[in-house]
Amino acid sequence: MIKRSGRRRGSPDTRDSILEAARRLFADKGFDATTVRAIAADAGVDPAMIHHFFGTKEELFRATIQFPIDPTTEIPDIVAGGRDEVGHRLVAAFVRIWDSPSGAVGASIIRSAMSNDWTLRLMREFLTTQIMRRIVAAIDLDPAEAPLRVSLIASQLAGLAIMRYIIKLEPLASLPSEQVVALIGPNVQRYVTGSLTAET
Amino acid sequence: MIKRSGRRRGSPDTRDSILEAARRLFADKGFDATTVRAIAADAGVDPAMIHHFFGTKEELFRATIQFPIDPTTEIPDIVAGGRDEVGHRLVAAFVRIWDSPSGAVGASIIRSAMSNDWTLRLMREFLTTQIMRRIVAAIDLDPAEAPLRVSLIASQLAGLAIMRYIIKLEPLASLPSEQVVALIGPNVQRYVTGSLTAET
DNA sequence: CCATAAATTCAACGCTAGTTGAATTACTGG
DNA sequence: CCAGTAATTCAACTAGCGTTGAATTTATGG
Repeated sequence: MIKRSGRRRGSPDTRDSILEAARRLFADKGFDATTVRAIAADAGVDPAMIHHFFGTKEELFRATIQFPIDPTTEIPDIVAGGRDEVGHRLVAAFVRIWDSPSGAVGASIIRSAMSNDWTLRLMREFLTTQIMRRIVAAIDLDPAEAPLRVSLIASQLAGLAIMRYIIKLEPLASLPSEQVVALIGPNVQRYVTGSLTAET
Repeated sequence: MIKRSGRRRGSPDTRDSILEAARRLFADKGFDATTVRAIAADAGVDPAMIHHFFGTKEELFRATIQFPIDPTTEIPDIVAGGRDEVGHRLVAAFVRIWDSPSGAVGASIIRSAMSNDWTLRLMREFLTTQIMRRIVAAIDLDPAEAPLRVSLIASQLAGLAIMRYIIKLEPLASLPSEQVVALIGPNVQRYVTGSLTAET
């Protein structure tokens, strides 16, 4: 009844239902635990449609994790305002992304990477080529120290993601985002600007 | 040829090969991605033996994660020596466990919990009933603040585990344990004794 | 030495997974 | 209006999973 935009190439909108369902399920269960049939059911579509539009399950997964964050809008916000509050802004941006629909992408990758070889490689590449490079560029760090500092930042942020968004450990999971920033920001800040040798 | 201890009940030593193989594989791939058949192959045993000795795959998993840390020896070490170095000792103990063969248990649980419902529940229970309670008891915290502080500590330690032992992000993965303690200890310390409201 | 019970092997069941190919329907450009 | 192409449906295949039960070997206690 409802007339869809009827393009010849590029596909109509069941393609989008599939992508949407896949994003939701991958974020919720990870790559391996999510079945093509479940995605099809959730999208109200025959499993064969998935292969018609996306080919293999792996290709579908890759299609769902096209990073929907525009770095040109996000990164400058983090740098702007001085180096000694970068930690706060990093955590703030991180929490903002994870609380938004785009957080599903992160959840997908983390969940999948824990028990799947190629998604782990994908995550490591993603971390080192995308995130690491951007953080280093954003806050200009001593190149000699940068990898270690970024490792440490990543450890705190990954732990935050897991405890708050995946394990949902209370009270951290229900904490307002500003409080999360206030509590964890300073520690991230220490990894950004703190000494790497002598600590108190 | 070699004579094994021949008890009637309790089983001889293929049982141990199975446990060993299971521990290794579960730690490496997680619960779902590890197949009973792979464990059997790795142990050089028929798959049916696994059910003979352990029943279901789930029961085998539970058998592999019987926590081999004696809390009575580990916990006191953490408390002893004053409250303002608890962070260091917590990280030190954490890294010591993860660098030891017992680290496989943690890896098993984390890997499995990311894409499996009941192992996630198992991990959450483990965190709240075992770890949390012990930490609270060890460092005596204000009961009102304890859950939040432990959440924050858990977030940093979980992130450390994932980046260092699972993702193996460099240079964090190859850092000597003393350096890890020196770098991350102070931040954990902040979660133990730092203010929860106003931060610099 | 023999009966008994555990250890081990083997083959198979039932199920679900990803994937495929052919048949059918719907739609659009000419 | 009519091809032709994309979208959709349907049924099936293959492979691997956890699990089972019966058959067979091994070894020990009496």
